Amino acid sequence: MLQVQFIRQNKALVLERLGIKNFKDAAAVVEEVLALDDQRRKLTLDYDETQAKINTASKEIGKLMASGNKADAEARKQEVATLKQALGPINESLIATEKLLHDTLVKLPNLPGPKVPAGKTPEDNLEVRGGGQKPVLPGNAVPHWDLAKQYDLIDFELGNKITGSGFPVYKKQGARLQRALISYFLDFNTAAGYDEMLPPYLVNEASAYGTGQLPDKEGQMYFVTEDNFYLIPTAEVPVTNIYRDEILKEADLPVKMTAYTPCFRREAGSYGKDVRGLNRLHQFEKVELVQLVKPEQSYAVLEEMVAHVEKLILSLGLPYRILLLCGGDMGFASAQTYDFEVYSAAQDKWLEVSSVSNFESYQTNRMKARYKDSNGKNQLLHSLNGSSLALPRIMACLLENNQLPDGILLPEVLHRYFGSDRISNA
RNA sequence: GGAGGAAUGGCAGAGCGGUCGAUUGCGGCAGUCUUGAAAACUGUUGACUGUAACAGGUCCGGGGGUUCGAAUCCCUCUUCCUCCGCCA
Repeated sequence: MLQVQFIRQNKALVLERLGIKNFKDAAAVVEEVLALDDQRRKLTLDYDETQAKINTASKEIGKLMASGNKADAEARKQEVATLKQALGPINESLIATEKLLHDTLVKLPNLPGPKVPAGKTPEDNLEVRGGGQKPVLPGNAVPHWDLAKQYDLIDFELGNKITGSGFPVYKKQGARLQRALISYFLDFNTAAGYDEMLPPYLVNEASAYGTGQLPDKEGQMYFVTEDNFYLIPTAEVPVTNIYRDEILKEADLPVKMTAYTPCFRREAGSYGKDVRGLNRLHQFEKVELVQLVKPEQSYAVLEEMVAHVEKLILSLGLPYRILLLCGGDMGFASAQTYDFEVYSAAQDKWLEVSSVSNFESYQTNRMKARYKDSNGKNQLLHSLNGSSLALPRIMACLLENNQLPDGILLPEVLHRYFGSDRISNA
């Protein structure tokens, strides 16, 4: 969430930036925040002064009792009793105000960074660059769900039986290809200095709150009612929360982590379009990157992460493009986001396979993830994350773009992980 | 799942209901010494809030209670440890 102090000191800027994000009611919410903050500070002062009087009196009572001056002690006790009566209501409205302020504050999305283009829909996103060659497929080329059947790689119906739609069963060469991709991605990331992590797949409420999934997007996550755990929608949640309530030394920075996890998403309301085959699933595999860095470095690191993911996609030989998301299409917590899309040749479609974002201090403010700077002051870190990569759509493209009459040729980097240079029925 | 024990500052570890935000050691930081380092010595060293700066307020796992006053007493939750049971 945003810092109240920042809003107080930069009201005009905040309103302007919220406009770029197409956040409605910006003025009203900001005014409410400022009014509540004002009230909070007044009540705090009142509370502190009363409490200070009580503390002083209590200490005096102790001394009076010690010196045997019972009468005076009793008088002071009466005084404290009166003060405490006044304190009760003050305390109650202070707590209520703080809660209201917090609840209002979390309604505000992160401010888009300076490079973010204005706009409302995906059409307003800015294509930054692209690469790779779109393949020329033969006339009888088929989409990946047919290839999956032809080579017995994925069984969607079987997943329906075991769980429900959107939970495919990968089989044989299909299962092996998933494992190969996971291993390759992790190795690629660790070679670039990321530490490999394997976090829990279920998180508590505080963690879901820390990265911004709560209170906004609870409908998107699976929830285990018996134990109040959420199934993670991305590794970002458990991995970033490793540093919740931590204060790091400057020497520990930057923190670079990578993790493979399955991701669980309810995808409520997205039936029908674009859900065929691997395009949209309730459970999918993903390798994620997370960095925690000093504020002044976060935008440089964002570009570095984009370049890293780009290198990975290039190594797979897939045609891709990089989009700088406009204000209206960005996530709630993000300050700047690049999306990666790869071209799925048989479907003739661009599929999103990675999203790399700088959250600045929006997440770390919620999580209280800080570092001690060279002046010995604690400062909020900046958090970033990005996929490298989401597997299903990568797999869809690999299958479709590389299909041959009698097999599917895999990119060279995967050969050693997959144990063969191609998928075939041989 | 059953029976006990514990939770204090980065770590270890003290703490009769009042002067304890907390003894001490280690670690960290700064300095003295040294060509440099180590050792030794000296000083310094929690977080949040608040102020122009002081002051003030809050925090000894979380929540609640008793009391003029709680790290210290009571209730409760959570987590950890030991033993038993079960188990990949």
